[in-house]
Amino acid sequence: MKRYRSPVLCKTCIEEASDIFKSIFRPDLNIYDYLEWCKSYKRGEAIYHESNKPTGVYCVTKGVVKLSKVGVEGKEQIIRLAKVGDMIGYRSLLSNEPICTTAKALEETHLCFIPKDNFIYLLNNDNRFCFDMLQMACAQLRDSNAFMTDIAQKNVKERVAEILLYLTDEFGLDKEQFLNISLTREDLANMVGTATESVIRILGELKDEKILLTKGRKMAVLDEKGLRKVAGIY
Amino acid sequence: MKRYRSPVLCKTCIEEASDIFKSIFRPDLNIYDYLEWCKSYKRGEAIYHESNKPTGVYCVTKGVVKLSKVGVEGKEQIIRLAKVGDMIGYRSLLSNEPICTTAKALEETHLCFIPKDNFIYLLNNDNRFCFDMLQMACAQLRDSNAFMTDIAQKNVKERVAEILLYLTDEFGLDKEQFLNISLTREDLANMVGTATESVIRILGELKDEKILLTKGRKMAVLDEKGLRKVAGIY
DNA sequence: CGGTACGTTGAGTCATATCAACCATAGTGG
DNA sequence: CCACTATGGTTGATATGACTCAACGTACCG
Repeated sequence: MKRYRSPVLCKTCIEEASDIFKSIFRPDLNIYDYLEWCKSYKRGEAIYHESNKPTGVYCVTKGVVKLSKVGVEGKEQIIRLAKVGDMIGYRSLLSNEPICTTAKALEETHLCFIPKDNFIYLLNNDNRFCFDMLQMACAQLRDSNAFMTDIAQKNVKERVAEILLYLTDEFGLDKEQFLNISLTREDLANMVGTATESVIRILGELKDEKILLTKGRKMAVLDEKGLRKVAGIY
Repeated sequence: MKRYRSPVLCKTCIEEASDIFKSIFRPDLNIYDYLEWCKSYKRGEAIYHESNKPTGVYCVTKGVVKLSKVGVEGKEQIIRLAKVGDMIGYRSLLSNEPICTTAKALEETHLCFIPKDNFIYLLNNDNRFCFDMLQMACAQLRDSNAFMTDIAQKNVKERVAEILLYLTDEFGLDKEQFLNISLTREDLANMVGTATESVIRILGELKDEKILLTKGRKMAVLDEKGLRKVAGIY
C-alpha cells in the first residue's frame, strides 16, 4: 500500500492512461493540480466500503476494480467492473449520500484520487468536464438499464453467455486467446445474479458445445458467433 | 393530440410544476425561450418509440409516463415511471445513440419539449443546469443499480412488496388511502420482472395477510410495516 | 350487445437454487 | 519439507419457486 504524493508520479499515471481518459482529462485542464495522490492496491484489497462517506473520486490508471453491492443475506451483486480510464466513487458523491457500493481491486491496481472539493470545483467551473461526466453517467445508465432487463428476462445460460461476450469486448484477449481478466466462478455468478454451481454447470455446457475453453481461471472464447446465438444477440 | 405552440401555455405548464422543477428550471434561466412546445397526451398514447433518433427531451408537467424496454420475445421491461418534474429522453440523446426505450403516457399527460440543439446549448452554456442534470442522472443510476440487485437476488414476493412501497413513496395516496397511480397487473409484472399471474397470486397473498387491499385496479397499503417486512427492508 | 382488454384460478412442468460431499491448489508455519 | 488450512472448483441429488398454458370470469366501450 504505497502512497505516491508526488505530482510527478500522478502525472505519469495519468499520462500512461491518457488516451483512455481523453475526454475527461484534457491537456488544457491540468488535472494534476487537482489530484491528491496516486496509490497502488494489491489484488483483493478494498478501496472503499459500503456506508462510508464519500471523500472524493478515484481514477483507475491501472488494473481492474470490482464494484459491488451487498444484497439479500450478504450475497454480493457485482454492479460493474471499472478498468483503466474509468472513474469510480462519483455516483454516491454526486447524489449526496453514503457510499452504497463496495470497491475492491481484482488485480494490481493504481488509482489517482481527486478530493471531493476539487472534484466539485472542477464540475462547477469547467463546463466541458461537467458535460463529459454527464455523458459518462448516461452511458452507465444505459448499461445498467439494459442489464436490468436481461437479468429480469433472460435465463442463466443466456446471461452467462452475454457476460462472456461483454468481458471479451471490454477486456480483450491475451496472446493465447484467453480473456484478459481473471474472475472466480463466484465473481461470475455474482455478475449474472445466479449461484456459483449454476455458472460452473453452464460453463461446462459451453465447453461441451465447443464454444468455450477453460484452463483454471482462464477462459477463451472459441466460437463467438455461437456464443452470441446462445446469448440471444444477433 | 393537441399541440400548444404558444409559449404562454408552456409557461403555465411549467409554473404549475415549478416547485418540482426547482433545480432545473430556475427563474433566472428563462427556460421558456428554449421550449418548443407543450402537448397533451391521452392515456396509452406513445411519446416515442425504440430505435427512433432522439430529437430532444421532454419535461413532464402533468401525468405519468411509463418508460420501458422490449426484452426477450417481445416481453416488456419497465425501466422507470416518470412523473411531474421528471425529464425523459435525455439519456439516449446524451449517449449519442438511437432511443432504446419506449415511452407511453399512463394517464393524461402534459409534456414540454426542448429540442436537441437547445438542450445541448443549455448544457454547454449553463454550468448549473449541467451540474443539476448530472446529479439527476446519478440519482437514477443509483436507483437502477439498486433495482438490479433486487431483481437478481430477491424473490417475486419481496420484489412486489418493494414496488408497492416504491409506488406509495413516489405517488402517494388519495383521500381514500388508495395509491395515486393506476397500473395494470401486467404493468406491475413488467416492473418487477415476473409473469402477470405471479403478480396476481402475490397480491392475493398480501390481501390474505391484511397488508393490502385492492378494488379493481386501485390498491391501498393497509400495513406498511408489514409490507416492509415482506420486502426485506428494515 | 358483442368485442376487446384485463383479471383470476388451477394444474403441470421446468429451470434453478440449495445442500452436501469431495477434489485441487496454493500458501503458511512449524 | 510436509502437514495444515483456506479458498476455490466440481458434481450429484433433491426441493421448489415461478413460469406456462388453458380455461373462464369480469368490466368497460363503442
